[in-house]
This record gives sequence, C-alpha cells and structure tokens, in this order.
Amino acid sequence: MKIDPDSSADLSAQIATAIRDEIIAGRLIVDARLPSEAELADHFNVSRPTVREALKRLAAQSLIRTQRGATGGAFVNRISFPEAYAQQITTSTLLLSMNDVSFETACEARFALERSCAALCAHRRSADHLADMRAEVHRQSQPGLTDEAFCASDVTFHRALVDGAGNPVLSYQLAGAVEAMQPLMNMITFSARDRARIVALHVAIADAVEAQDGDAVAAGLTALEVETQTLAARVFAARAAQS
Amino acid sequence: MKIDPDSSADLSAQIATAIRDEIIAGRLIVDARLPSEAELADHFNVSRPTVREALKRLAAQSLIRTQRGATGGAFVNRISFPEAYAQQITTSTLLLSMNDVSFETACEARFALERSCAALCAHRRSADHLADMRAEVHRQSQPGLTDEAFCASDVTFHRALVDGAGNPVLSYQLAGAVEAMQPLMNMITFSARDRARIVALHVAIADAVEAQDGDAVAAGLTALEVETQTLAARVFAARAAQS
DNA sequence: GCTTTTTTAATGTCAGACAATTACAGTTTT
DNA sequence: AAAACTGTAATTGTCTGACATTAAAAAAGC
Repeated sequence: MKIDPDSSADLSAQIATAIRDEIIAGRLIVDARLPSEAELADHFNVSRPTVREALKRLAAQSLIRTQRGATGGAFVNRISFPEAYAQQITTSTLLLSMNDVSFETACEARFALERSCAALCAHRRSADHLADMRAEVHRQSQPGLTDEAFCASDVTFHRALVDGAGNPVLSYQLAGAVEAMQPLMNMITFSARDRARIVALHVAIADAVEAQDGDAVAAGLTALEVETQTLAARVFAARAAQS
Repeated sequence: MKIDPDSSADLSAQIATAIRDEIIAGRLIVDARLPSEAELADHFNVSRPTVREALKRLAAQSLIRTQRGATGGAFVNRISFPEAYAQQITTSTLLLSMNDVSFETACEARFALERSCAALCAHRRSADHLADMRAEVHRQSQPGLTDEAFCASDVTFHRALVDGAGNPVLSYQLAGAVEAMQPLMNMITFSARDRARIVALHVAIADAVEAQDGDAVAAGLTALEVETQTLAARVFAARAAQS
C-alpha cells in the first residue's frame, strides 16, 4: 500500500482511499483480513483513532465488516445485493431531493428505465411476480387508502414488474429509479378518478405481462407515463396558481 | 434526534444512522450546520472520537462535508451528480466482481438499460454528443490500440450515447451499468475481425442517432448485444477448453 | 480607513488506558 | 476418553485528555 505525505487531505481519507483501491484492484479479495488497527497505524505512521476513522469510512460503504474478539478484525466484505440496493436508494433519493430535479425529468428517466424491463419481464415472469402485481392492483382499488399508502403500493407493483425480468443486476439498477420517485409522487394528491385511471393502466400492464406480450407491457408503461406526467402537471399548475 | 440505548450495534453506527435519518427526512436541510463534535458528544452521551467515527461514516457517503476553523463544523452536503456517479460506479463494479454475476446477465442488463435511452437520444442529441461518438469510433479503428484502450473507448462511446438523452437522472442511473461492464469486457481479447464488426455496429448506431431514428438506434444496440454475447461466449468456451 | 496581529472556536491528530468480546488451549469433571 | 468449564490472549469498541492546525472574527496598530 502507498504512503501518505503531508498533503492537504485528511489522513483518514487518504488511508481509506488507499485501502479501497486495494480492494477495487483485487489485491484484497473477499473475506481477506486486513491487518489489525494497531498494525495499520504502525504501517501508515498514524495513530489508531485515525486508522479507525478510515475503517469506518469503508464500513459505511459496506466495503469492509469488522468483528471483535481474538480472531476478529476488519474483513473485506462481499457487497450483497440488498446492501447495494439500500445505498443506491439512499443516494438516488437525496440526489433528486437536493438538486431540484424536476418531476418531469425524474419521471421520464424512471419510465424509460422501466420500459427496458418490459420485454424481459413479459418473457420470464413467474406466477409469483404476477400474483404480486395483481395483489397490489387490488390494494390500490381499496377506497380508504391514503395517498401515501397508494404510492407505496405503486412502488411495490413496479418493483414486482422489474423483478419479474429475472435479472438481479437490472433490479439493482432500477431500485434507485423506482424508489426515489416515491417522495416526489407523495407530493401529489390523487382524486378518486385519478386513482381509477392509474389502476386501469396497472391492470392493462398486468394483463400484458400475463399474456407475455412485451410490446403491450411497454405500451402500457408509456400510457402510464403520459397519465402521470399529465396528472403531475395539473397538480403543480393548480398549486402554483394558489400561491 | 433520538437517543441510543446499549444495544448490540456500534454507537458510531447508531449515531450515523440517526443523523442520516434527519437528513433524509428533511429536518436537516442542505448547508445546515450540525452541532459541533463536542455538542454532539454531549447530546448522545458518548465521547468525541465516537462522534467523529459517526461523522466519517456520513462523510464517506457524501452526506456531510467538514470544514476547519472558527466558523467550521460539519455541514449537510448537497450531493452532486459527479459524486453520485462515482459512488454508483464503485458500488456497481464491486457488486458485479464479488458476486460472480455472469457476463451474460450483466450484459443483458446493460443493453436493456441502454436501449431505454435510444429514443430520447435520437430525439435530443446535440452535435457535440454526435461528434464524441464519431471520435470514439474513429479511435476504435486505429490499428495499434490495446484491448484495454479499446474497451475504454467503447465505454466513452456509450456514455456519449446515454448523455445524449439529455436527462441527468438517466445518465446517473446508467453510469454504473455502463462503467461496471468494463472490467468484465477487459477479460475478453478482441481479434481484428471482432473489432471491425463492433466498429461497424457503432457506425450504424451513430448513423441512426444522426438520423434521429430511435428505433434504428435500439435495433443497433440489440445487434451489438447479440454480437457481444456471441463473442464472449466463444472466448469463455475457448478458455474453458484450455484448462 | 486599511493592514496587521491576536484571539477564538472548531476540526484533525495523538497517546494511553480500559472495557467487551471471542477463539483457542488447557484443565477439570463426568 | 469425551465433554464441560476456565483462563488467556488478541482484537475491536470506547473513553479521557491533550495538543496541533486551521480559518474567521475581533482587536490593535498605523
């Protein structure tokens, strides 16, 4: 590993970067044990708290895990899909909320990405995925549902569609796009008529998935995108007029 | 902010989670200053090093930035697109390399996602994006190019296509998918004939983008996917036969 | 009024210590 | 002999206290 001169950056950041590079380059493989904190401190010529701060940075990215005890230490972590999902969702959500990305832009990206699953999902969907979709559609038809619960169900419906493509990499990449839309969708109030239209489109999509008709799934998603964009534009225009 | 009982988890992890939740919930807005380390330590009833470890975790996710000096402290950071890109790429790359995701699966996801940009890119592409694509195609035709440089140029070509869609959210989501493929692609050796075929497909895609024909762009990407999968299958089969 | 110096508040780093945890080896008991 | 128990050593987790470094603001000097 490389050394750290007295540059302007934090020592802990430099050390974290050095170790991360070792992992990315494959010189530290999964489940390999890093030297103990004391040894790292000695190697980098820093104190143990500084090393610990560096290790915490890596732990925050799920790059390492630590274990106490005699044979404990810091180990290179195999990033699991659920961990990667969570990070992806956090980053995506904050990215959207902090950079005043327009609803229009986020919605366009989300549906464009989701359409990329249409053909695969239509082809591969299992009975389970289809059942999940139907269940969510049914939930969305319940009258007493809050807007928030409606949006949450919407997300679950779309996640089922994405997972139906049977490609974990695709599911991972889309997790952020689908979930990060939820806070934006929550800003919208849905009238009963709005909900009915959305549910009808969901039914059409589910039917197309069941019929394994990829083009129809894509068409259904496009129709849903248009509906969502129109609805959002109307809500935002009304809100702008009020103020 | 909530307190931390003596549960099994690390105190620094609990504190980091508590602060992150405040940020995600919007109770700590961008550029807001967190209490000083001493105040946080007092508030959570822990020592300053423990607080610092928590803050380093958040800094590793670009959620906060720190500044020294009299008016310094930790501030909620506006996650920029470049920062989000970098995190996304790191996570995606490690996720693929550590979970023995098959080339086939990764490739399928990558092209499916990229096709979602086809229509938008064809519609909106600027002269700059087109020029970037042409330049990369030209570079790929150079004879003396190493396989690694060829792959890097390939990535740049596809990034230009994605960016041509003019949707930053889409670019962000696809950064991981496109870049994470590079290590996998680097495992392949390209013969002159392989390169010629790929370049020809790139030319066809660039032509379609120039003609603003979204369907043709999608078709070109599909052809490229088939070509890539076939090529990879051949290389891996040959390698398996050797051993 | 402008420049320079001093103060001050904050993070960055260090040193040393103790607590908590866990695997392993050795010992005792059944 | 096998199983249960105990002690020991190694390692991370946490605390205390201190000093260094930085950068802005206040004070001093011209």
